Amino acid sequence: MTSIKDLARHLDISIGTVSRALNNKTDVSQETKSKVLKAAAELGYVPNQAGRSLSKGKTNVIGFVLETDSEGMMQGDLFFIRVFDGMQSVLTKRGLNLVALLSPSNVEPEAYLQQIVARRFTDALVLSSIHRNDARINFLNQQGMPFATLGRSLVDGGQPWLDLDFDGVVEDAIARLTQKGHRTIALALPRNDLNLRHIMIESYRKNIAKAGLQLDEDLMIRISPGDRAGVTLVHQLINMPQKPTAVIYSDHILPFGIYRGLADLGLTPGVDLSLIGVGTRLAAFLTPDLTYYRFNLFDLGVRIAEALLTIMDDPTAAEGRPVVRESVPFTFIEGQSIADLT
Amino acid sequence: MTSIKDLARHLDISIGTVSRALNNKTDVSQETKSKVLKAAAELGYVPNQAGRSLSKGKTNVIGFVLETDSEGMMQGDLFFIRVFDGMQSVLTKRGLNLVALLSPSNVEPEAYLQQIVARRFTDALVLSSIHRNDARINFLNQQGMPFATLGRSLVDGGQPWLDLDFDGVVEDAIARLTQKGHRTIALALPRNDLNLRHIMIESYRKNIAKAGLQLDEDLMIRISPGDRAGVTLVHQLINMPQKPTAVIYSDHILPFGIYRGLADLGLTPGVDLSLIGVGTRLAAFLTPDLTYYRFNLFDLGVRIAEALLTIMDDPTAAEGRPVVRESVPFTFIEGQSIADLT
DNA sequence: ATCGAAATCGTAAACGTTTACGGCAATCTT
DNA sequence: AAGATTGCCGTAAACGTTTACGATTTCGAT
Repeated sequence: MTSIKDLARHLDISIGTVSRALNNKTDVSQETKSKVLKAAAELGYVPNQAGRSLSKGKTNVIGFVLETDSEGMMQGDLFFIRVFDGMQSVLTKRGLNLVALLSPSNVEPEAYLQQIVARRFTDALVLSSIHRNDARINFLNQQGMPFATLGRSLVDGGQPWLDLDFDGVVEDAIARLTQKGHRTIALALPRNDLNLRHIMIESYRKNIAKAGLQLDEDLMIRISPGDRAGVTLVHQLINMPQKPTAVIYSDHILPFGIYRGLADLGLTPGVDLSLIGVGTRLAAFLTPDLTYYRFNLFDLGVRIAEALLTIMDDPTAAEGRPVVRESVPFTFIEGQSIADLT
Repeated sequence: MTSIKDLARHLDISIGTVSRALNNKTDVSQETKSKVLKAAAELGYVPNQAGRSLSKGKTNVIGFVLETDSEGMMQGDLFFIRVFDGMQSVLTKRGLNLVALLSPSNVEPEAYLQQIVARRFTDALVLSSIHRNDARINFLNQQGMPFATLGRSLVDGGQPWLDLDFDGVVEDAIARLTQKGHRTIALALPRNDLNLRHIMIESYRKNIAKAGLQLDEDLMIRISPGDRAGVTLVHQLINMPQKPTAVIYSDHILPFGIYRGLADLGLTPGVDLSLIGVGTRLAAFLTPDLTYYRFNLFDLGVRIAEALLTIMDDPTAAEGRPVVRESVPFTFIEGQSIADLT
């Protein structure tokens, strides 16, 4: 590998000048600048990260922290790539490297995060799978590691966050369902303890009341673990005293299980049970067509990266600083999975 | 952050001794070792990666290089997490950090790889999405970067590789199909230029001949891009002069499209068209049950990591050194997607 | 008591980069 | 023309760690 020292010797100028030339600093003539750039290209010089990190105290690496749940994170799988790509598209322009980090399944996520922070492996982090009381937020704050979160939490770390508008999903879903005559609407809740679950519960309570319906706590069902969650859910719903006519969910895999569960009983989605929830492109494969909400995940990545950059550029951490905190909107995809009961 | 210097001052011993104590070297008494360890724990000392990298010339980081195809890599999505987890489970035991790297969609994968290698961001790499003539292999070899590949290539870099046994999948599938009386068997090929496609073609040719069937090149169909690949494929198959009774594939999403395409035409999988190929747990949601092959991806990650470690531990790159090069076996999952025509 | 070996530790250089500081020459000011 | 300014560059310290080398002490053996 050719180092800056080799470059300096080759050009017979000092190391300092080479460094300034490469970084396009002032205090170096235009002529030497171009000479240095030319030589650097010829010798295939690329700055060594470790050296630069040590000197600047910055690593130029941003970490995207993923969590695996006990299910092996099938849920997050399809989200990850798109968001990552979006983030990277803005970070590379700034010379920042994005890496995905995944806590080993045999290690506590908090312990893993501590390692990363302590060795100063990254300049900043983006956290996903945010919990209602996420201990990581305060931890990162007190460690002085800039970060943003995909999802909001009850604990406020002053960090920028972006959230998928699940609140709006539930609201819109209940509105659509009640308009089509549904009166007994179930809510399928994620099994893990993400804040998402509480957001859905609150939105459900609010909008059920708003629709003038009677709130039945039993209609909020936490889906069971495992691949057969959807199938199990169908059996649960079918056997309830007052059978729900519709179910709202946030898990994009769940409808596959529900379709399967219904098929096993000779029932038809959109007729015997209505479904609406969050979906990905996978939804296009269901018959009859699934009615669902979808999010622009690439855009989500772009925006969270931009939000992260603003707080990194302004390390003063001004108290009153406006910080990005938004729910990104969904788009509604019309299908045939909702029965019209009117 | 507390550095090794702080530790040394706090204990009133030299920096060098502290370092040797922390790294459990000889030449330091058991007594000071424990004193240092204790103080390190108290002060929350964690070695700085940049400093260590600079000194040792090693980063302790292993990169898992993912490729996105034009489809946004839905194909690889579900594979990624499991393999990553498997790799990490063995690498963390060695104090190595695993990160996932994804070339930006607006940057050439080769250029991205060059950056990573040139700045010595990682100690070693694992490449996925291997092409038939993968230029990255020779590049990494000449750069002296240790690596392993998930998938084999025509170009031999002497690196360890692990491959899903697609050859065996096609062989087994043809055997099962012909045993059930199928005579016109289509092969759905991946659209991208992965070596996988050629492996499937070769296995198909060989085993069609072995079964005493007439080879019809038209039966090897490259699936179209986009989400509706399966649907399109059904239409292609239906409209062929001699309609295939079965189709073999390697894309775990494809059967969803095929089921959908058949449903749209009022046809039934396993009756009007038989399917068999590679599947993931998603397959469990299809009705009627899909007949498929599945791989243990966590185990794949474990084994590729172990293979990588062996060549990293033995940097002499002995010519005759035995190197891991295996196809990992599949397990067969019986379903109802194959019609018995006998 | 002397010698050699072993155990233990400190010193300092090295890894590759950035940057504050000072020096020098050329140019500008009056 | 003297002084002030500017442009350009070299020097050297600093970042945090590892490690070769040498120095000192201890200990057992003769």
